[in-house]
Amino acid sequence: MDELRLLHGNICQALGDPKRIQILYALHDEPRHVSALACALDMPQPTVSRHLRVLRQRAMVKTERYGPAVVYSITSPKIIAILDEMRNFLRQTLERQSNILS
Amino acid sequence: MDELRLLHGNICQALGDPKRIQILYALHDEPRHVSALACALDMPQPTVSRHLRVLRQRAMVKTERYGPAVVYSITSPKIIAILDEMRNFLRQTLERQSNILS
DNA sequence: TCCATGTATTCGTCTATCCGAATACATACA
DNA sequence: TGTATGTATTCGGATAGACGAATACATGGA
Repeated sequence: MDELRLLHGNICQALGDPKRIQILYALHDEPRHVSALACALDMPQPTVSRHLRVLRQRAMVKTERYGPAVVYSITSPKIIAILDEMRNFLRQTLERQSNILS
Repeated sequence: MDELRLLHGNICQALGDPKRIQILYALHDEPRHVSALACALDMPQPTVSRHLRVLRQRAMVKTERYGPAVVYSITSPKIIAILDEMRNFLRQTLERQSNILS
């Protein structure tokens, strides 16, 4: 199996969790530190931290430390553009058939 | 949790398996029936069939029957465009840092 | 109807992922 | 150095996903 394909799949897999998508959109809206994210998205702090680690390992988000707080932000808006295109693809699909996944 | 976001994650998750990415690219190259896919990609036929089911449930591939054989094809080239953009994103990332995921 | 071809599903098992709870770690400041 | 604040990790259990092997199902023709 080609390594590039493995990484390719890894990127997609990281996007496979709805919470991580939610986090990416929230960070695109504006960079935040972990607790602020946890509060805004109504998730426990460790959960947010774990998801952020996954995104960071794939270089989708980057960090900057301000004292004890760590501010996360989107590495590149391109990932959001890709997510938006997926959403459009999904919408088109739903228009054609409303029984997707059911 | 928003249902659209769940579906959004579901689409991404379906792309999260390298073999499914491989299958999508192969079908984009040209439509094939299951056995031809299995042979070309060197996977057992049940494995290919299972992955195709996942892609079909998400409307990424469609089928047409010719006798006992079932020919699968890409529903829309858009999904390939999205995969290509991901690949580009991945390449850019690898240029910046070569230790991704390590 | 029986058989050949091709496809889909089931079963059992293994692995990966996710979560809550608890806790360890890091930083800044008194 | 001790404490407060904020972040990351570990642990155990539950759940989902993927695989090989075997088998069931579907179609068309003899």
